[in-house]
Amino acid sequence: MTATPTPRVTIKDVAARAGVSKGAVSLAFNRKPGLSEATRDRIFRAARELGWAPSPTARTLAGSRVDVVGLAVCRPARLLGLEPFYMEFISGVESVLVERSCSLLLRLVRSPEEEVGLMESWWRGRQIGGSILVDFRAGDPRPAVAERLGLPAVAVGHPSLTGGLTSVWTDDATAVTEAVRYLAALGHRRIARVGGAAALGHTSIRTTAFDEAVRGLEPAARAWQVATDFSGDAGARATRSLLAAGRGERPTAIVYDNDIMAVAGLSVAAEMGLRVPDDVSLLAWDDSQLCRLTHPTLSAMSHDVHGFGAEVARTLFGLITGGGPGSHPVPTPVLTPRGSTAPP
Amino acid sequence: MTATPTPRVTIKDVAARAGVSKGAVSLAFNRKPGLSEATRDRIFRAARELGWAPSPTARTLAGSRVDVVGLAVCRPARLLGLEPFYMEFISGVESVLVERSCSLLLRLVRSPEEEVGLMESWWRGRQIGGSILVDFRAGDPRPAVAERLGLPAVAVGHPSLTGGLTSVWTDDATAVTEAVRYLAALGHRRIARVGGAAALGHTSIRTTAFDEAVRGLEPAARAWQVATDFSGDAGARATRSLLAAGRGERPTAIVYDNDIMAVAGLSVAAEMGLRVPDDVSLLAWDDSQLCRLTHPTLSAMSHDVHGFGAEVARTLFGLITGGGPGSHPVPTPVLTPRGSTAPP
DNA sequence: GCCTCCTACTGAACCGGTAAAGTCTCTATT
DNA sequence: AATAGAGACTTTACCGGTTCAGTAGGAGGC
Repeated sequence: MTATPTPRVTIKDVAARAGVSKGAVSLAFNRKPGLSEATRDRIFRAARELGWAPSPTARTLAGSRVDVVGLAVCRPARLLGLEPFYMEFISGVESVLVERSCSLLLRLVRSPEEEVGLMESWWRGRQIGGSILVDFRAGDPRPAVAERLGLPAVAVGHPSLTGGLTSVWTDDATAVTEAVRYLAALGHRRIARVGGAAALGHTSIRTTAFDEAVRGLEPAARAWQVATDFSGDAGARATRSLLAAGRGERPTAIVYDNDIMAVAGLSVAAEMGLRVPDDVSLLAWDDSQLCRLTHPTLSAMSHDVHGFGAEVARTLFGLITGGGPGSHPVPTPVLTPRGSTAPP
Repeated sequence: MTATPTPRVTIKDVAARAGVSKGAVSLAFNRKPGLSEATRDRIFRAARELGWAPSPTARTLAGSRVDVVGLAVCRPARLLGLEPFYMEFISGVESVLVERSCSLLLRLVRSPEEEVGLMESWWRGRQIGGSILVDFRAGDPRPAVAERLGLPAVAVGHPSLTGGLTSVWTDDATAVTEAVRYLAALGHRRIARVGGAAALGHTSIRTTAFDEAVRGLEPAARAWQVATDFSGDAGARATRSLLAAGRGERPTAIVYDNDIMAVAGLSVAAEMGLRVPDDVSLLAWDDSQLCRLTHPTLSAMSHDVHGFGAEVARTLFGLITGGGPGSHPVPTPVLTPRGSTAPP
């Protein structure tokens, strides 16, 4: 991209107008001591009159802060568009960034390797001051890379997955347990779960928790679990195969790992002539607006995704400004019963 | 954000290792003439061995390109999360940016004024090399601002809305007409439309086109149009009030301005005991995966949103690299009939 | 009245590149 | 043999800030 001949106003112009040196202007704008109130005022007035603001680029180069945080997301584009989660997460992150006049550098990547490379080049090129890492897998390479680079990074995921990185996480295990208990309390004994991508760490946490929760029930409950790719199509396929069995054989309740798959499940049930919730109960996850737009409405494990994103951003700032590492749980998803769940 | 003591490798190190001057390295990496093949090779080898890549920040400051494209989106966060459109659009944009190793700077803003301010500060601070502008309104201030700043900008919207900016657009009027013709051909004579935000330019284009399309039909067709905020809730409310009238009075077909509202409409119909498509036909817009996940599946005006985003990015690059302004229509949305439309 | 210490500010170096002008060497021309 | 010109680099001056070592001037101490 080529430059355009826009007449730029720089720190030098401001300094000249205020009758001081560049250095003084810099001191003023960084709220550092060593200037009299009068001079400070004069500088700010001059800046205001000229409509000047320090150039982030020059600031970065000069070795101070970098007002950008990175976020790479590694999921197929088509799925992302549908996952209400991400946009809402991003908007939560943004809400905090804006207060600090920071920006979000977003990139969709196709593989974890690409993401690692991107982080490295972003960081080494001083493009970002810190990064948000999502979708952890077992043996994820990113904690080691962040460590090696000294890149301030906040991991979204359970501490057991994020290898010592500062993390922000929801207690998926407890949430899954709660979901199962709720269905069990309604009287369900054959409970299935349509999970997300098997490779993702939080999926396996949920899988394990589901297994245990169901095993702990009396009278002996039976569990089915299916892994998908989070897409509606996969959710539909999984539901279809779960419900294909005969009346006394198939599950009477299904828990989904996101909203889209639950919506798909709802439509599969209808297509198979099964009534929800009379013949089968469905329970969604995340609880975007979508859950209230179906008929029947979808019961869901709800989540303040926006707040989640905000907390992640706040944690990242804490880290960047010298805070120590830590583990930040955010509230466990909470059950919101609606029309898609009932006794079997 | 504070700097960290990472040992950085700079152009100087590469120059030293290759036994040349900084200038030579710069020439090599910018593919400029004036270097022998041998030297060029030596430089690239040295760079590779040191794992060096030019710092975008320094490049920007030195006055050449800016490898970042800005996108500000002005819609409530909660809605954005649900609009499959944006994430898919963004992923399309990204797909082109990546090829040019460009990044996307994303910001959610709360008002058009904030967006204008942001563009100005991004551009003046050399944070972006160009910008993508979406959601045009009547009398939108952005074309004038882009013009004044000399900011390369691509507008997403019909040329009549985008005040002389280079624009990429779909022919909404034709698509609306086609939608109406299709429904009319099925035999519908009472056709309603649940539109998007009235303030947006493309909404009024669709509104006008709808009016005309319906007026042109014989025997005299009747039209209802409602404006919403694109949210599912609003779509549900609109549908409810449209369908509240008696059997012979209410519309027999409803066209929606996005997917979410159509899904909401579907559930309202069910809740009111109306069968789709027997009692009422529904037609969605944009056609995300969502339309295939409902029961019945939703007929829709389909759109290659990903490709749309890609075309926008390509157009922006054209503009930045000196291309003249222009108007780039992308294919008109095309009707995809599914299970939600039938003769009345 | 001299020395010291502060305060308020200046000047210059530097961040990591780009770009334009300058230098040196070698070949081709007359 | 002298000269011009091209090719291959190097030198140097920025870009727009930050930072740090100075320094001028005034207050305070003795």
